[in-house]
Amino acid sequence: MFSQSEENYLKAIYHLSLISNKGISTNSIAERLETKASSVTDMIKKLSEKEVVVYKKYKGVKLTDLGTKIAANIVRKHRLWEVFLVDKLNFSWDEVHDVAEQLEHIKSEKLVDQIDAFLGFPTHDPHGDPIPNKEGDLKIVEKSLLSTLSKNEKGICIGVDDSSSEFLQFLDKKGITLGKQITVLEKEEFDDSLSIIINDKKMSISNKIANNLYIKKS
Amino acid sequence: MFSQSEENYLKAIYHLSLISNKGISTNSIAERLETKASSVTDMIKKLSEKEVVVYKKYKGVKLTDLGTKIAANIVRKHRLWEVFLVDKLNFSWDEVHDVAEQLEHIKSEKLVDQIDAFLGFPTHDPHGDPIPNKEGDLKIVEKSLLSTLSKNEKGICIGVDDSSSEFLQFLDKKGITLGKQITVLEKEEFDDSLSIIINDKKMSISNKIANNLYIKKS
DNA sequence: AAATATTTTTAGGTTAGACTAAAAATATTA
DNA sequence: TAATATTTTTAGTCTAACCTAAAAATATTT
Ligand SMILES: [Mn+2]
Ligand SMILES: [Mn+2]
Ligand SMILES: [Mn+2]
Ligand SMILES: [Mn+2]
Repeated sequence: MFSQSEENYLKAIYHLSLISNKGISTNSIAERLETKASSVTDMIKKLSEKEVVVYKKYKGVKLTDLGTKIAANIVRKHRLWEVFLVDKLNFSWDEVHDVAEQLEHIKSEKLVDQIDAFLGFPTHDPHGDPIPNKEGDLKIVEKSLLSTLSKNEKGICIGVDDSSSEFLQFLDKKGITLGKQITVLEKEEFDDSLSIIINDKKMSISNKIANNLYIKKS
Repeated sequence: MFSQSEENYLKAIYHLSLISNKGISTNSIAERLETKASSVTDMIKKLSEKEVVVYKKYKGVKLTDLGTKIAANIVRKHRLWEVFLVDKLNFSWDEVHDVAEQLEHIKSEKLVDQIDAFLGFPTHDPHGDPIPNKEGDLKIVEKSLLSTLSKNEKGICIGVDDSSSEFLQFLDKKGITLGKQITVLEKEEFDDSLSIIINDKKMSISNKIANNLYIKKS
């Protein structure tokens, strides 16, 4: 059995591994968990003892198959709970993350299975992130940052990179939600801002926004 | 903010206070939480610092108004989650307690309010225990142990004292569930066992069972 | 009221998980 | 390559929440 803290470390390493697939550095874990590198080293040793990570001093850390499965299961729970909160309890997508951070640690396999069924076996969470299946696998969907689209390309908004409540609320205000079609009308050389059409309305989008919005090209 | 452990102590004291209304003894808390008396003394001092209990050395402990409110809120969450598990996720009444022990510590006022509404503002949990309202009040319902009924008295089964899964499963097997009518046909002097009618069927009930089943006389 | 038993507190330890500061290893730059 | 910078580890503390053993207070018997 893993403590809440151990689970958070596993999850952090899991997320960092999706980008780099090299050994995950002590510092990057520390930064993600808002803790100190020395604390990370301590914990890594413990996780290594428990055979959920492989650790070589100064060389970073990697999840074992077991570690990956455990981490994916926590992410699965996190995302299922987020769907539950939005679909069943009228939370908005910018309110769910902190509660899901707590709920993801509840230990009950039956609970997860039943929530999954109750929600109709959702494949994605409210932020467009895929929900791992019981075995821990998740299918990667082809997605591009809005900022990478060229003039006259279009696609469907399918996810966010930054899912802070500030960003999500900003998107709400602009009428940008998942599933909406976006067409790029113009790309400004000067500041990399975009002129787009969404909801049959033309609007200007800064590069910072376009760098945090995922599009499925169509 | 209170830690999980602090919350468990408050809840234990709250439950013990419903019976005795005198100072709650160190030993009784230790027994309920399956910990040692010395640990209880430590924690009591901390809770006293935080002004949720009043503590006089050797004289036991009492919840303050604040402490009572906090404890009642944890009980409220516990019981709401139990209703959720049974009503929405097809758990049976003997499976919910351990999961609710975890869920009761999730911190989100909105979550509790929404679950409450989602469940239709239930007044009782699956074991017949009343759910405190937002202010922490709960209405006490007149109830009698089955063992206190005399020959030819009858009533509705409205709760259990022991809610261990063994006992609950035993009741299931016997067809005894909340809401059922029970009529006492005979009371044996010898072993205090009862002959009762439930579901139009006559059956014999041991004193141990009759001592753990609450009836609303009718 | 003494003697005895029980309960409660105190004193002193342990462990998990954090921290700071300093040492050691690795990476970068000159 | 040598000097410098950065990253990582080690060493030593701290706190929350537990523990055991012994001392102190209270309760119960004789
Ligand atoms: Mn989230
Ligand atoms: Mn999410
Ligand atoms: Mn319960
Ligand atoms: Mn209950």
